[in-house]
Amino acid sequence: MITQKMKYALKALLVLADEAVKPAPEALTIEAIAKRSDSPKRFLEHILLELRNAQVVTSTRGRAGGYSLRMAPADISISEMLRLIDGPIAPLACLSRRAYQRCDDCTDEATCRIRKVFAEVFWSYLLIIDSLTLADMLRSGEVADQVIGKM
Amino acid sequence: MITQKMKYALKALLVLADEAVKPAPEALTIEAIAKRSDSPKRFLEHILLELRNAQVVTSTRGRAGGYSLRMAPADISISEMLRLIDGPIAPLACLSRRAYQRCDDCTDEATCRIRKVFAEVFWSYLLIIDSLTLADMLRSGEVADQVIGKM
DNA sequence: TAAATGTCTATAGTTTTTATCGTGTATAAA
DNA sequence: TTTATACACGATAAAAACTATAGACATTTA
Repeated sequence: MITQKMKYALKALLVLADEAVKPAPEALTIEAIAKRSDSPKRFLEHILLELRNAQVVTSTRGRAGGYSLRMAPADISISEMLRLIDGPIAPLACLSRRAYQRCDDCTDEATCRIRKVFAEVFWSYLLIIDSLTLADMLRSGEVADQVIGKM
Repeated sequence: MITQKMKYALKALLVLADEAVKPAPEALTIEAIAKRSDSPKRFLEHILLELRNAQVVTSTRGRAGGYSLRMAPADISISEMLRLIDGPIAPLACLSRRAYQRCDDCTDEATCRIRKVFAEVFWSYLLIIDSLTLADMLRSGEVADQVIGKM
């Protein structure tokens, strides 16, 4: 399950992306983003700060300040946002490349049957999620419609 | 990330499965399973109880009592175990069939862009994980080896 | 300089995770 | 029938993660 924080982050990014495609895009204040995304303002503040530190959005201070996208939606990877906000996406720490951690009790990683089976799953999962960007969320998503229909 | 509890559950199931294929399988006590799987005994107790209530394992009380697999490894689905121990595996509650919950702030599920993109990912993910069973973990896992090699 | 706005650190309530403990119940052997 | 062994089940609790909120400060522009 993705966290509420991640939902707020994605909603905020969608608000910023929607603004970015307008003829005369303006920087949006935290307050405005909070309102449009229906997120708690003071919480969103922290989220936007993280996105800013990750170079995903830019901010300008003072009067008429606010936030706007820094990267093109097609360059904002969903999996990167997940890693940034929710932490590692690997099912096991010992399968994460960036947040690798050996299991305390692990005697032999190479033969661990739990690791093996989840490596298999994770590999396929990464292939999919690593290919998704904010741009895919902006499109109306015909594929997703079909998927939901099947479920 | 799967929880520590789920790791213990899988380890315990592997211990029970390894016992089940022996020429003269015996019921294993919680203590024995805890030792072989390197899990905290009193915690494992609750996990085994859940597995028992889910008809995955059987238990016999009293002297010479203990636990053993009730289902064949090929019939023990990894994703079902995940659902049992860790809860819903859908990335969003509104995408879970068994633990469906509408988002508090959701105005229109059909057009929610977050839901759509994760539905797409989840659909593919389910396809993979739903096909895996404990039997796949028992096999040495040549496919997984290749996967890990690529990572 | 005043008003608007972002920055940053601290704090705190709630929930989830990860256990542990005590006691009760069932079984089989002595 | 007693006793040893083992599972059953509910209560409790420490630690971590999640979800915020608050206050003080810095920056910009009118």
